[in-house]
This record gives sequence, C-alpha cells and structure tokens, in this order.
Amino acid sequence: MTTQRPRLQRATIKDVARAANVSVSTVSNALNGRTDAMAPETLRRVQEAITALNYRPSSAARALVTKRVATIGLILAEIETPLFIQALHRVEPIARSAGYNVLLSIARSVEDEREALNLLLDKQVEGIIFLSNSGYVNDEHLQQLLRARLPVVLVNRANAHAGFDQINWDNTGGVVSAVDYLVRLGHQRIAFLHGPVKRRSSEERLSGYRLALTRHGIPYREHYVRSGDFTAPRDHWWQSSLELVRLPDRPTAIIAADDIVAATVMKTAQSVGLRVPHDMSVIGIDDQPFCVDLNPALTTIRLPVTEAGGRAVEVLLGRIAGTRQTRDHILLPCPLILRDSCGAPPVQQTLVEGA
Amino acid sequence: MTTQRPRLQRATIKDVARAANVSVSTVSNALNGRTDAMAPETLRRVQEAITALNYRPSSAARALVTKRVATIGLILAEIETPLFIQALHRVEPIARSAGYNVLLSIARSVEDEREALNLLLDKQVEGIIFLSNSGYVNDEHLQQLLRARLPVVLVNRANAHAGFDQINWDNTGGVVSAVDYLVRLGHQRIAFLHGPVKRRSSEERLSGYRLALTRHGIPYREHYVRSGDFTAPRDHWWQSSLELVRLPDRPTAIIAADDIVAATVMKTAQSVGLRVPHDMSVIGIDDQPFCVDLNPALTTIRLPVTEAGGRAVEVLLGRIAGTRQTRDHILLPCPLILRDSCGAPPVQQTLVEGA
DNA sequence: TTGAAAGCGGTACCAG
DNA sequence: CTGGTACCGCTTTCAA
Repeated sequence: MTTQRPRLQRATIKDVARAANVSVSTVSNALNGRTDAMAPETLRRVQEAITALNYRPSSAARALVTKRVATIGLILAEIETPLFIQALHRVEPIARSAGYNVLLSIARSVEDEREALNLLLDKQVEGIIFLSNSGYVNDEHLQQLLRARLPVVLVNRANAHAGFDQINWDNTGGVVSAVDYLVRLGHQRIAFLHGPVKRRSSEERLSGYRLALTRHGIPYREHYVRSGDFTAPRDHWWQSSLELVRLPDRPTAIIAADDIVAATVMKTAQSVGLRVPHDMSVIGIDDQPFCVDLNPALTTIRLPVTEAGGRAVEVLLGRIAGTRQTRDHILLPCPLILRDSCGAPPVQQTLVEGA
Repeated sequence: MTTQRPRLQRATIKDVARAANVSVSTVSNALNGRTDAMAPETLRRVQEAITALNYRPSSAARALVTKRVATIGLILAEIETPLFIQALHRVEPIARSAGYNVLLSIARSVEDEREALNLLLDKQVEGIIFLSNSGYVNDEHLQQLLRARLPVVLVNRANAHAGFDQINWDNTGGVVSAVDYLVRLGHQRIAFLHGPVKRRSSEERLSGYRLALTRHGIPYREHYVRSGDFTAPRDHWWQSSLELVRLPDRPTAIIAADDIVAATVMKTAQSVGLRVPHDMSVIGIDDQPFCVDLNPALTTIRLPVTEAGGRAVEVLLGRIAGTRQTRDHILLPCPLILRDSCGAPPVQQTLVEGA
C-alpha cells in the first residue's frame, strides 16, 4: 500500500539502460555525444528508451561529478533608473545560447549583495556578473572571488579592481559631446544638474562638463551647477530647475542628471512660459524609451547599458572557457542622441542684455 | 609535480570531519541544525573547522540526495513595456528571504519559452512562474507541468488553465473606472486607442470601454476606436491620434493603449494647438515612472505588475511547501491614478456644435 | 563496442 | 551523543 506517495519518480539513467537493454555507461555515452563508435542499432534503442521514459538527466548528479553547473550568476544592484535591468534582455539569451542558465539576485544594499553573493557561491555558479551603480561602497567581499579565481565581470562598478574584468561606459565623453554640441549651436550659458555626489558617474560627468567648458574658453560658474539625489523627492529637482530658470543670467541650455530630471526641467521651463528648444535647450542622460515621446522629443546621452550587459556575458563566458587570458577593461562610448529638445539660444536675450 | 593544477579544491565535508576530529555525520548534523543533542564542545570544534577551511557545502551533492534545489524558475516574456521586468525587484527578494534562488529566462517567442522551460526542468527547479503578456499562444507545453505536478503560477497569461494557480489584473475594471471618471467630468465623446487585438488584455479593455459607455447611455462609435500594435513603428500611433484629433466631431477625451501612446497623443494634440487637459483629456495605461514628469502629468490606469510578481512568489512558495491546497485565481485591481491630464471638456466646442 | 565499478559530496538510517 | 555506511544519479576509467 505505497499508493500513499503519488509523487512520480523521474526516470534515471538506470531505467533507461534497463529499458534499452544496455549498460548505464552506454546510455551516458549516447547522452554525451560519444556516439562515433556506437552501433547504430544500440543508439536507436537508447534514444527510444529515453523518449519513452521521458528521461531527463539530473543536472545535480551531473554537476556533482563534473563540477560544472552550467550556470552563471548576475547580481544586479537595485537602481533608480529602470534602464539597468533591461540588460537582462541581452544577458540571458546570450548565456542560454551558450548553454548557461542565469541565476539572478537583486542587491538592495551592500549587505544584501554580500548575502546574494554567498548564495551564488553556494550554488557554485561558474562565474558572476555584477551590474551596479557606480557608488563607492565597501567591496571587500569581492576579494574572496579573486582568491577563488572565480571568473567575474564588473559592470559600471566604481572602485578600481585590478584583478577583475571590467566594463564601463564613458560618462565623461558623453557629457563632453553634449557640451560640444550645445556650444556649436551657439550656447555659452550651459547649466548642469548633476546626480548624487559620491558616485563615480557623477564625478566623471561633472569633470566632462568642466573639461568641455574649459576647452571652449567658457568659465565654470558655480551657480549653474546643482546636484541632487535620484531617490530624493521629485520636488527637489523641480526646485533646482526653477531656480535655474529664474536666474537673472538664465542659462540657455541645461544638461540634466537623467531623462526623468530632463523631463522635469522641460516642464518647469514650460511652466514659466519658456519654450523648449526655442528659449531653452535641454539634454538628458540615459536614453530611456519614453524620450522620443516627450514634447519635444528629448535629445539625450545614451548609456549603453544593454550592450554592456551583452559584452559582460561574452567576456565572462570567454573566461570560463579559458579562452580569454588578459584582463579586459572595456570602455563603451555614450553617444549623444539628437532629437528635438535643443536649438540655437534665443537671440533676444542677448539683445536684452546688451540694452 | 602536480603543481600543474592551480585550481584550488574546495573543502569537502570529509575534510571538515577530519579537521574537527569527528565523523561526517556529525558535521552534517551540525550543518543542518540538528544540534540539540550535541555536545557544545563538539559543535564548537566543527564550527571552527568549517570557518578554518572556509567550507561551503556543495549544493549539487545536497540536491542529489534531498531532491530539493532551493531554486525557482521565472520565465519572463519579452514584453514591450519595461514595466514587467520590474517585477523582479519584488520576486527575487521574496524568494531569497525564503531561501530560494531565482533562475531567470527571457522568452522571446513560444519556441523560446519551450526551450527555456526545458532548461529549467533540467535544473529541476521546484516551481516556475510565468510572467507573460496576454497573447493567445500555443500552450501545450504547459501540460507536461500539470502532469509532473510541478508547482506553477501563471501571471497575466491569456489562455485558461484550470489546473494552475493564476494571477491577473482587472483590465476591464481599470478601463471602466477611467470612463466613469471622464463621464463624471462631463465627457461624452471618449475615444479609445487600444492595443494589439488577439490579446486578452486588449479584449478586456475594449469590453470595459463598451460596458462603461453602455452604462452611461453613450453610444459606441466605431470611428472613436482604433487599434495598433506596440511593436509597430511609433508613426502608427501618431497617425491614429492625428486622425482622431482632426475628426469633425473630435473626441474630448482619449484613453490610450499605454503610457507611451498617451504621451504621443498628448504630443499630437499639442502639435495641432490643443491644450491638455483644457481642450483634450488623456488617460494612459501602465503607470510607468515617467508619467508624473510628462507635461501635464499623466492620469493613468495602473497595472499592478510588481504586486502581481510578489503575490506569484508567495503563492508558488506556498504550494511548494504544500501549505496551499486549493487553486488560486487572484484578480488584482487596476486603480486609476489621478494626475493632471484630465479636465472638463471644452465648453465652446459644444457651442460650436449648437451653432 | 559495451559493461562493471569506483567515486563526486552530501544525507540519513541504524548501531553502538 | 557520535560513527559507520548505504545510497542519490551520473561520469569515467578500465576490462572484457
């Protein structure tokens, strides 16, 4: 009376062997493509048994002996912009087509990241991708990965880790090209609303801003630069942009911390009667899908997050396979995507000043 | 001369046992909390050995014998809106806090889903969540899951599957409350730009639209309803909204297929000189983060995707644990989020008609 | 060309 | 309270 247990047992390799009237080794050979020196008849019987029993090799058992789990881990920092997680759309398909599964963890804090890491390590993943914001955090737990020689790729990670492959994007260059573009349009009074300080991306962008200004012989003006936190209430950005817009020497162009902030800036400008881009040019950062649907469509600096994700898997898989020897440090460009939110600065303003 | 192999072996339970001078069973007991009847001294020695050797139990070995891998699978359809994938922010943390890892797959098509499913099955995940769009697709591969009695939760899945737990949201109710709201504001000429046909969500929304109109005694007018595809070029929606806006009996309010389309509608309206909401009210669907930053901030029907994800894990984990017996079929409400894109219909228009 | 048997690293039962 | 040991399902020599 063991009918108590309705849980159907999965067929094992033994069952298949028995059904096909061969030994387990033969089944194993068939399974793993070592089929050259195998009698076609035998192979056929094995395959029939497999389908008949709906056999599916136990990956746990296989992993136990081969020490390969065909899984990589992805630790994704919980990030303000919905952009980062989109990288999964690239990461998983590439991994899967190489026969790898993706174990995902969301890290909401450093402690959380540590915990997530431990779970991945328990699962003995063959490699790990970290996709983070570029905040400076305590990274010590990464050292054990170095010691364990586990393949790791760091994407957009602030701290320098000589031992790991890294993929970043060129924040500085992105802002430089934005400023260049604005100057080319005739702007001189360019404001910059930048993101959280204590973050490498912010520092790089700010330095890009200063660098470009210097190159164009435009003085850096403190009051044209404001910073904020993405997690801060939206009022903050609204307030900052309002102040900017009300300045006696109002900037004719504003580069915003991200697309959302740019949308806020446009809204603020419009609320005080300024037209974008006629009276005020605006540039965002991120290139989120909605940019094109804003009114006007937003010119923005694209962050190549998805591409970075794709490159990350490729590098990681290469390292797992042992193909790749040297440390990679890839820097992806941040192209300026031209749309409708920028134009020449208003001329009458200059006239007013001259008066 | 085995220095050839620098790959450092992980410590095994045997190593720990040896180091602590106890048997493997004792270590295993200590590991699994069967520590009540254990001499404190022994326990201490075991723990010391564990930390000293940096021991980490092999989950593969453990899975092999316990048949539990502490992993669930999530098959996410590649969906137009970036909203769905956000559910991961809720799913993974909940799963992890219950001791489960999440294996993620992106399904770009039905065949892809089938492939992804097979990989998850190979990994012997303990349960699977499907987060899909509500397109009608060939679902036969789900039947094997039913037969295998694998815990499965279907989120936003079109076809009816009596055997599975399901979580959906109330598309019909969402649109009904949007129409109700518009009617309450005084609108009678309400247009509906709806999403891809052959999708349950579209059907439900359309029926909500018709239902609400009927209730309010407003006739259904064909030319107020247009459909489109989210993957279609944005021109399509632009074209549709332009036609709507140019109608001699122009609608005073438009419910759009999603927030992006709503943004396009607002843009189109503004481009022909209409003010939103003064001359034209607009309602979106989704409630994406940028809604609040549009000009004007978009009133929209919220899709509770993230909450659905959270509920899905809870249901799944409950079923895995055997806690849950009856099939769940949860329907989440789609609340109307009031912002600034709706107002009373323009009065002069009525006057013109009367003239 | 196929089969037998020894593990992989744990768990859990049964002795002692 | 602790130890010995038979598996779990598969891979992989090594023989036949």
